[in-house]
Amino acid sequence: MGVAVTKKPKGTASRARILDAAAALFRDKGYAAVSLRAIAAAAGLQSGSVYYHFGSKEEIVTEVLNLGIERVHDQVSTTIATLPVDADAATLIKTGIRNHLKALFAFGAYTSANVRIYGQVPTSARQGNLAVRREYEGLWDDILSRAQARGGVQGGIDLAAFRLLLIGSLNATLEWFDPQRGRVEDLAECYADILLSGVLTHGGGRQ
Amino acid sequence: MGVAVTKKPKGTASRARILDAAAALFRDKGYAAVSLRAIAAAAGLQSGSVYYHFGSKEEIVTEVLNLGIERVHDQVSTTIATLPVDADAATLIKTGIRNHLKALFAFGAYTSANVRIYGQVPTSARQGNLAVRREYEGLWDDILSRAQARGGVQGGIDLAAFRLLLIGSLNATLEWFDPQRGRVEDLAECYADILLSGVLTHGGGRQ
DNA sequence: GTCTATAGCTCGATAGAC
DNA sequence: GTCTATCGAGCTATAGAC
Repeated sequence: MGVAVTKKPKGTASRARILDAAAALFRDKGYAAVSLRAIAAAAGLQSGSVYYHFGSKEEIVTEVLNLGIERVHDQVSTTIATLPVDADAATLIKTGIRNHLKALFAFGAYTSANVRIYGQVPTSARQGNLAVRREYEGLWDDILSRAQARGGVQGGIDLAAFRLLLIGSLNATLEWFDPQRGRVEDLAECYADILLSGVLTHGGGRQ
Repeated sequence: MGVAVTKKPKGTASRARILDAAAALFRDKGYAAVSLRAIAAAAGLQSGSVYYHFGSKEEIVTEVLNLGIERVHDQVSTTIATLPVDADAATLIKTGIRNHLKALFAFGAYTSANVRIYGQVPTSARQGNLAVRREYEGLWDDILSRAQARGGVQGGIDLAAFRLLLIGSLNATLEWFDPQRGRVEDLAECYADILLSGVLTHGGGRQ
């Protein structure tokens, strides 16, 4: 679970353990309920030692928030890039859904922490996360407008609203889906089917 | 905004103000970050006075959580009950979506607080909210199985998964939709269209 | 029903030894 | 790079006056 490993020489082992511990605790208890002493203990350190690696609790949470989105962004953009240039709308969107969900559960502590605590961290930490958020939204806007340009998405669909519906419903799976009890691929298939084709029988559709 | 008013003689004006203040603060900052002093101040009281009305901070948050769900449950079940007994699948689901969203934003402080802080309140408060949560899930299961029994919902759809997708995507609108800048009815129409019929053009559907 | 005052605790952050 | 020790602040909850 050493999720926070990067190539930057900056990253000592303790630093990564602090981030991993903080992400898991923030996910479980929220931002304010987690003390620096608790983070330090979970990382195997005394509280004073944490300040060698980070300037403040706020600095830790900012990095946790950013890693949570960057992991998902990388996974989705990488897999979309491997698709043939003429991939159809369903393939594009399905690939995005499957890999968003895969990354969500593969880096669960960071991604869950992001979804759960973003609204309650100090303003500066929220602002420090805005850029990567917008970048990820932009990635999805590209995917969806490519799908619509292929002619596979109905012209009347509001793509921004669909993106919000889609990402909102995918992120909400963090609250109930247990990857130990079901395959993420199956979840992705089920969600993609509903989002792409709806739930109505084919006669009773659009009114 | 006196949302917490009930008919119970128990409800003094101060008690309702405490609940309203607590709901708004919990929504904005999370559970642990909100002090009893802050709740008291927002309700126009000193912190000691709060303990005349509630035994603890935990007791306050439990009531906020329950009110958040009960308001939505009441709105949805009442409006579903006014439909003709032979209402079709699209009407049933659309009515549920519209009224869930309406209640979400009409009682915004309580419903947002519930969605945001449920995962981080003390265990006993979470357990005190479980019964009303399950009841609301049951209401939706009834709506969806009625719709499927009418023949309007595809047989292959996993109704439990659809309910989680649907409620997850609706609740996520609390994070971005501003009822001052758009009509909730329009949002409901847009979401219902996508969830009922999907986004693909009619040729490129199910594979 | 609301007030003031405070006990007992935990918090984020710092200082300085090793 | 990690430790111990601690400062000052803020927290929940209680006690007792009015």
